[in-house]
This record gives sequence, structure tokens and C-alpha cells, in this order.
Amino acid sequence: MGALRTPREKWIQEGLRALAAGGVDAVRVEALAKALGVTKGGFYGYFADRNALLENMLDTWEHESIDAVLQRVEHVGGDARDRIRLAGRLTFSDDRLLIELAMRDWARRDRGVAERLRRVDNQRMQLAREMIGTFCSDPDEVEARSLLAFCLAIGHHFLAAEHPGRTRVDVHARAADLILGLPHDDPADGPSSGP
Amino acid sequence: MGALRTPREKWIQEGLRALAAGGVDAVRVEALAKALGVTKGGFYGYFADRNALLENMLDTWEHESIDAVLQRVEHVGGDARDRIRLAGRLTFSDDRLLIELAMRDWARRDRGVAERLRRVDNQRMQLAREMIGTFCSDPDEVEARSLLAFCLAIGHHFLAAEHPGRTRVDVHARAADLILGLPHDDPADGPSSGP
DNA sequence: CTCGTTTTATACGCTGCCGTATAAGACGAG
DNA sequence: CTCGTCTTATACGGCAGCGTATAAAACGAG
Repeated sequence: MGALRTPREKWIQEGLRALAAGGVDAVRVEALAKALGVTKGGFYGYFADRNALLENMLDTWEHESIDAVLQRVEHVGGDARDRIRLAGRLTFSDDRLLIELAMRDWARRDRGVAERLRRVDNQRMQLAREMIGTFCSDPDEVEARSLLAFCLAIGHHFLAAEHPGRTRVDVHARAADLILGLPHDDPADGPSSGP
Repeated sequence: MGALRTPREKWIQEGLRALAAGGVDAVRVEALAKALGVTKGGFYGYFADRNALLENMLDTWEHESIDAVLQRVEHVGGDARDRIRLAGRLTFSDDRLLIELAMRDWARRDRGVAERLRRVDNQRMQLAREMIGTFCSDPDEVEARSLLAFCLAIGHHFLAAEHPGRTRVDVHARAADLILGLPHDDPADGPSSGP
């Protein structure tokens, strides 16, 4: 048997890279081939057409998004607040983030993509509920805080505003503390410690 | 002089519609022409090329986004919390929302768009700061709550997760109350009224 | 009505992309 | 080395979109 010089996975991987960089419309067979240093000759041996590649990209992404992150968070110890922060860092790590954002935009125009995203988001949301439920007893408030956590994690990447005199990281951290119900001293009070 | 049968504004308007429906890549001269019931013949009398149309679309959007909303909110009375909710409803009203979301995705890939979005978002964020500042004294917390307000308003449109037993509207309202510092009775307590 | 101006339709060449067909090349078995 | 198989390159036809050029049509002034 001959060797697989540029196997299926390469195409999918490159497809996800193109998706992250330029959205679905940037996933073009001939462009991927050039990026891989080959021509599209071999492509149609693995995929019926461009759409089949897109489906495979979605399968790969859905699988990895759910499994890779959730398992790691479960096998780690620590306080619920630490674990939800870890989950956030894992699911929105640099290499996954751009794909994530492109998927969300894609999902607004394609029902199939929206369905997959719904499955992934529901799993993540459930994780958030469990974590937040450990320190918040009102179920309605747990749901609201979970929604906020998610919207903060995603939304701040779509937000272009600046924070004069502060860094986005600091503001984000403070916002996260608000969601997680962690108190801060009011600077109008004394230098430290509350009542 | 002959009459303008399909003036500049028509092309821009149709361009924004296409942007909302399918993203930047869906803004195609010939497609817009067909949607307007004409051919692209007249297009190049108004615009040097497709890119010129995109620039004009951005100008129009930036101008309307800032002026239309901010002025209306200022000329209205009422409590700060009501006004920030009105601002949210205006800037993310149905007709503007889809354009808004498409812009945010576009901005991630085009520095010029990102710059315009930054200007718009900074104005809106400033409004949020002023509103929230009326009932929150710690500047860091004002900033964090403003960020949360914005992320909630934008982010929940990118979120596919569901809320079993609740509606998104209810959860969103509860989350908004959290940001605005409005208390809710804990259902674990008695049927009503706190201490 | 006639004419000139303004606006639109039509036709063209060009590029980029899709999917197919076929030839060339790499690789391992024997 | 030779052969067959698996993989890739090349060539093709087709479609869609851009921007240009030119002809046709609408419209208002006189």
C-alpha cells in the first residue's frame, strides 16, 4: 500500500485553520491545497465535495470541544470557582478561540451548525450550573449567573471598547468575581477588612 | 437633469441588508443589483468599486449607530436603570441587531472595521458607565458592571444553549437585575418581604 | 418634439473556484 | 528490478463575480 502523504486529518486541520482566519467562506479547497503545499488532486479521494469537508470539520470540532475540556475539568480537584475558571481557560484557549468565534457566526446562518453548537453549549452550560450551584442556592439566580459567565467569556471577544486606565484583563477579572459572588472592599471604606 | 432611479442610498441600504443576512462575503454587486431589480450598470456611477460601497456602508452605520441611539436616550427622562435598558433595546433592536452582529464578526478580520467599531463601542460604553455610576460608587466595579452589561447584550445572541424550564427572556432579565444590583428574594426564605 | 444629459442594460474579458477525468509519480511486495 | 496500487499533478469545462466599455433608454429643458 502507498503511504498517505496528506491524510484526511491534514485537510480537516487546515480547514479549521482557514475557518478561524477568515470564516466559512474562506474554506476553499484549492486554497487549502496551496496552504498544504499540494494541489487539490488528492482532496476528492477523501471527501465527496467541499461540503463533506465542512461536515467533517464540524464533527471534529464538536467531539473535541466536548470531550477534551469536560474530561480535564472533572479529573482536576479544587474549589468550584477555580474549576469554572479552568473550564473557561480551556474552552477559550488561544488555539480554540478563533475557531469558536467563527463557529458562532457560522451558526447564525446554518441550521446544522447551530444544532451542533447548541449541543456543545448545553454541555458547557450544565458545567457552569453545577459549579455555580455549589455557592448559590436560588436556581433562578444560578441560571442567570451561568448565562452571565458564558456571555462574558464569549462576548468580551466581540467587544471593541476600551477601559481607560485599566486593562481588559483586570476588568474581566473583576467582572468574573461579580458573577462568582466574591466581595471586594469598597474603596470609600477604610484601607482594608470589612466589619 | 435625469432622475436618480436607484440612488446611492438604495445601494448602501441593500448592502447593509445583505451584510446582515450573510456577512461581508454576501455583499456582492450583482446580487444587490438583482435584489434592487436592476443590473449593476448604474452601480459604478456611484462607487469606484465594491470596496467603496463597503466603506460607505460603514460610514452610514457608524453615524447612525452613535447619533440615533445616544440622542434619543438623552432626551428621555426616567431612572438610570430604565435608561440603560432603553439604550440596550434601541442599539440592539431587531433591525439593527443583525447588522451589529455581522459587523462584529467582520471587525475581527479587518482593521478598519475594528477601528470604527471601537469608536462606536466606546461611546456606548461611556453611556453605560454613566448610568451604572448613578447607583454604584466604586469605579472599578462600575467598569466591571458596564462590561458585563455589554457582554450580556451582545453575547447572548451568540449563545446557543437552552434554559430548561425557563425562557431566555426571563433568564436575561434576571441577569440584567444582577448587573444592575437589584435584589431578589431568596425562595428559601419566607413567601415575601425581606427583614 | 428634439436634443443633450443622466441613468441603466448588455456584452465582454478576466479571475477564482468547483468537481471530474486522466496521466504521472511514489511506494511496497515479490 | 518490476509491477500493481495508492496518491498526487495537470488539464478541462462550467459557473459566478468583478470592473470596463458601449449602446440603449428615460427624462427634462428649450
